[in-house]
Amino acid sequence: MLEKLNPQQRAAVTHVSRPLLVLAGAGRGKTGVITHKIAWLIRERGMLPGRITAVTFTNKAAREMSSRVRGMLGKGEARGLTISTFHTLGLNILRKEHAALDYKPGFSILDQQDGINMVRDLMRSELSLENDLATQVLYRISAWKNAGTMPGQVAEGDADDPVTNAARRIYPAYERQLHACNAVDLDDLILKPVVLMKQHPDILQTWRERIHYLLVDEYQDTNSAQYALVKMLVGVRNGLTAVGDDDQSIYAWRGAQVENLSQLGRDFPSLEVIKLEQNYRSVGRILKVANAVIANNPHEHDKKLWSALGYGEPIEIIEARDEEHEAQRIVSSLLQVKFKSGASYGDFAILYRGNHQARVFERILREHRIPYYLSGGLSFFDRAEIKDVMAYLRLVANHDDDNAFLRIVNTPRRGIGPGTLEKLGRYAGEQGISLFRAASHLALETQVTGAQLASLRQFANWIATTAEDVESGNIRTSVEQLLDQVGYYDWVRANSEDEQQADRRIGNINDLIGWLDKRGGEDQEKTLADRVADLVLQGILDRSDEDAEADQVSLMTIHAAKGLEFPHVFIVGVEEELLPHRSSIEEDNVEEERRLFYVAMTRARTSLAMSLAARRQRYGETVEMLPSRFLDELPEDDILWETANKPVSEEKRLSQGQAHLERIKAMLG
DNA sequence: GAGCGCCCGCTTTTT
DNA sequence: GCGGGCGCTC
Repeated sequence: MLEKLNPQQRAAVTHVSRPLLVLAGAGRGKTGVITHKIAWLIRERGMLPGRITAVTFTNKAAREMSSRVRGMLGKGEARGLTISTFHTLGLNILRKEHAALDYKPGFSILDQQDGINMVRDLMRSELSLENDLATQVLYRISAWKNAGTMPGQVAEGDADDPVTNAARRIYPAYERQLHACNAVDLDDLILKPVVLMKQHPDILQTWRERIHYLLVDEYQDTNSAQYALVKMLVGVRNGLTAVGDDDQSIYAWRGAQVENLSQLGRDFPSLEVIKLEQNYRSVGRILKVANAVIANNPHEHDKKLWSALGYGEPIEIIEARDEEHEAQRIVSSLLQVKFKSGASYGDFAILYRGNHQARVFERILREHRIPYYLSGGLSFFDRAEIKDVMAYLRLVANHDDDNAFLRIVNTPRRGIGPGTLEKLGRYAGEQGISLFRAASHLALETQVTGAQLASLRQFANWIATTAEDVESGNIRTSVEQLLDQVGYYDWVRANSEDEQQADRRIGNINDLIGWLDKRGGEDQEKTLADRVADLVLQGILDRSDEDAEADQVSLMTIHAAKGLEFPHVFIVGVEEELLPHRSSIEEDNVEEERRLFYVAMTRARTSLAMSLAARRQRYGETVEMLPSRFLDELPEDDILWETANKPVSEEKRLSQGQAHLERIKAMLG
């Protein structure tokens, strides 16, 4: 099992007596250490898989790790093993321990948009504050939660900007409202378990018994709350392996603390540190260039580097007139590489700073019938019909979810407007109950009458009946019946531009329901609430299950690409104010952008190219762009500028580009 | 109570 | 240049 590892990796895998930190640059087999270690603990040390937990930051990384481990072990050998994101681990803890926090089973998880809406409402109703700051206020609250700061602990004084002031006043109300709705937000999934275990040593003990060995990937990206959770779960047993790289810290904006790397040595005095120095991923030139760039950031130690792979081709830099031209040239270059090297589409990734950059690439790729996989971006869960159905599901699972109630109580239209809702809200407030329960209350008759009352009653009845159906029967049928009853399918048809759009939306809904149902196959005992929570954390309905094998070009942000690797990588939009991003320049945080650029470059195994456009559309107008400062940091000998400044007319250039693409495609057959 | 249209702010990055 | 919130009108 260990024969494929080098001595350093082998030491990291077999070191279990004390806590271990594995430090290494990109592509040096850190994740391999985790996967091998899990397999080794189970097979060689006889540890029960159920006692091992590994955490990562993204669902994709968790899935990838899980399949690698299961590939190493025999069938059934990994039963009970937990490999999940931090947030899913937190969710599992809350599912078991919700009672100790005075939460009811089936609690909802609010996504960011729900949270913003809640904050906006609170600012309006509770404090009659300007509510156009709701987004920023929630971000501030989120930062407090990530730092482990409770409502009562927010420091008075220092910052007195409007956002901080509003956030300080809203935070307690927001917490009360969440609790009243039997709901938590994403940050609570980490913070609440920490608080819980601090207050209840017995619960902490239970979890320490459950988790004998904890492995943490991308440790440099943990925030304070996540670190507190790790520290508590590990306790005195010392069963911890953390792997990280300070040069890949790219989540400071959401509270990640690189300092957690050095903090580990202080909190665990017996900590062992192992450094991995051989790169297994990239050819020498890519390593050299990436290290030359990252050397511009301050470092405590310079990293040694060496690659057993060849040196590789120069890094191509492609200049373009605008974003459309950029996409054309990238696609043309991609086809050339594919032709020359015999690579398949799945060997390519196009990486960018912001999701909006994907649009034009999608269009050009589609024009050329090149299959692509788009990661992130316009989330499936951002679609109106999906949010509506999710709200129905949430309310069925958790009758106290006022957010969900408000979204769908009048969707489709059933004559319940602001006036009625105000009365209902007032009544619910007086009684100290949720909107749904108020709607079912007999005494509501004193406030709401006539058609509105009947409408509310019927709505409440539908939800309640479905909740009963779901308990006893088939989820798919119950949900479909509910949507049919409330007239949701008809409403979608009536409100779509054309039949195609209507079909697509209903198809989306069917996908969602099918996904809920399929989960049933794996975990029969999972309740509707469990399944809905899983969906919220999934973020997007990932098609990766079905077509992970499909041969397609990957389109994703650099952030999303972390932890992945591709033979051929294109980094696009390498311009000032885009990479490094404008806001980072303003906040004087170019170092994190440089790390981001480093992460992007080190995704590549054999070939790397970058592109930049001279101008670009921004907010609907054309803006002149300048080459990124990072391009000046690349060693000259290793790069090849592909300028396109021949004095050719625009039309001619476009048609030439087109003809070029056609020729390549013809060659490819 | 519902529907339409204007206007604003927005683009970092994710669970 | 688009989506969402908000206000105006019927």
